[in-house]
Amino acid sequence: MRDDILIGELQPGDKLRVEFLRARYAVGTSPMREALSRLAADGLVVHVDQRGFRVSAVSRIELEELIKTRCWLERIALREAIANGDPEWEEGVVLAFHRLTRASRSSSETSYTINPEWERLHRDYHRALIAACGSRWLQSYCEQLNDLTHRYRQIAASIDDPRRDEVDEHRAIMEATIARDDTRAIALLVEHFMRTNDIILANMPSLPDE
Amino acid sequence: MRDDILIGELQPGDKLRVEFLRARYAVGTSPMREALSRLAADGLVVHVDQRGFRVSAVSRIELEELIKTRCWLERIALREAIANGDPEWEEGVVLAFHRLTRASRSSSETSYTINPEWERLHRDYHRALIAACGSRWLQSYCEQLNDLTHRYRQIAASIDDPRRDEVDEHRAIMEATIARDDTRAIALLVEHFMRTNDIILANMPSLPDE
DNA sequence: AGTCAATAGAGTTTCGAAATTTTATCGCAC
DNA sequence: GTGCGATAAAATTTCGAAACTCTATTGACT
Repeated sequence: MRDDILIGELQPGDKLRVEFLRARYAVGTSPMREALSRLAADGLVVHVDQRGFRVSAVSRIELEELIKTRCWLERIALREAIANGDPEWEEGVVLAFHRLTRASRSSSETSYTINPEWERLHRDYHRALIAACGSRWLQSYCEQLNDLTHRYRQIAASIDDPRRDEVDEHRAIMEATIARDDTRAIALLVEHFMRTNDIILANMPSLPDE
Repeated sequence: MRDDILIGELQPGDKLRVEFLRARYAVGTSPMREALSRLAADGLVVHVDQRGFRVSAVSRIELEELIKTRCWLERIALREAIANGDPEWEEGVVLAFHRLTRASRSSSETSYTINPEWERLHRDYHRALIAACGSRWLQSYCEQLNDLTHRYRQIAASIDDPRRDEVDEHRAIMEATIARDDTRAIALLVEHFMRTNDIILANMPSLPDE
């Protein structure tokens, strides 16, 4: 269900009628309600008291706020990971990058189609980068922000083909990271986020301001 | 109920039997479950599948991780707030500080007793400081970390009297903040957190390592 | 005596219906 | 014709019981 919102099957602003979802996912009211509560905690849905759940709205303002926050937090996380990471962490980064290169961005050769496997590996890669940051909370925050921006990426991708060669970007980040060059790694990572932001905005001219 | 955990009425590690709580707060199973889910999302309780809810454990390692993360995030938040804050924000900070000085730390004159009013105002003060940071997420993260450390403060206070003159510390932070001296304000704020950390550790020698 | 399996008990989770609240429609007055 | 109020329908939330899972105790077997 989380995936259905991330993918965009359930669109921003949609009312989430419990009975409808109950049938769709074949569960009772209580588990459905709990799932919705969790998604609300993650910010993917909003819950107005006595007025049900809705998929969170999207806006240009919010996207920029998200990216900004993500840059702030990931900077710290990457810096700390580079400072404290042990060989095991290093191996995790290299491994996650390798796996990412083995998957193709698109499920289809001809047109762009979201490849869930790639998305999962991409997520794992970014998680591996900051795995040694020394703070579970910071990790979870970065992951949450990643999920929220992920939704924007998916929506933008469904409008226009966002294919770009991200492999080099990810390789450069990885190389600077395991070389313990924190200044360079952070600069590359932030640049990576900013470019993502620009591409999303370019592909979504219709995105409401707020 | 959140307060009961923060105050320490429900102690770390306690099993939270749904039926027991159902009676205590006079609600059904569904609302109770939802409340527990929310607290689990906030990190105050943990939920092991098919094994119910427990109040989150406390440890020295976790406290240090919390404080460390809090310093990282509040640094950014305060810096951004100082950079972007408008007069309205400034007034909010001054007002929150003033109200804090009007409340007494302890409910009792003779011995230290937690004063819920002071705790609330203290929370409001720290919230006001970073209200203009420009990121709702960063604000919510700071608030969450504050709640989690708040529990440690309460536990420590119940063991030993932690009375110290925090007014001056808060005043110094406020003055540097509204003077837009971000370097000084941040240094004072971080020092404030570190001192809190030291006092908690000093008052809780029995705190398990992990 | 120790270990393992089976059973009884406690506790968590789920289900579907009842109750409360919100929303939309219809009628009436101005 | 428009605005307001009441009624009816729809949706959310809550409740208590049933179903399922885990845990502790007891008994048998090695």
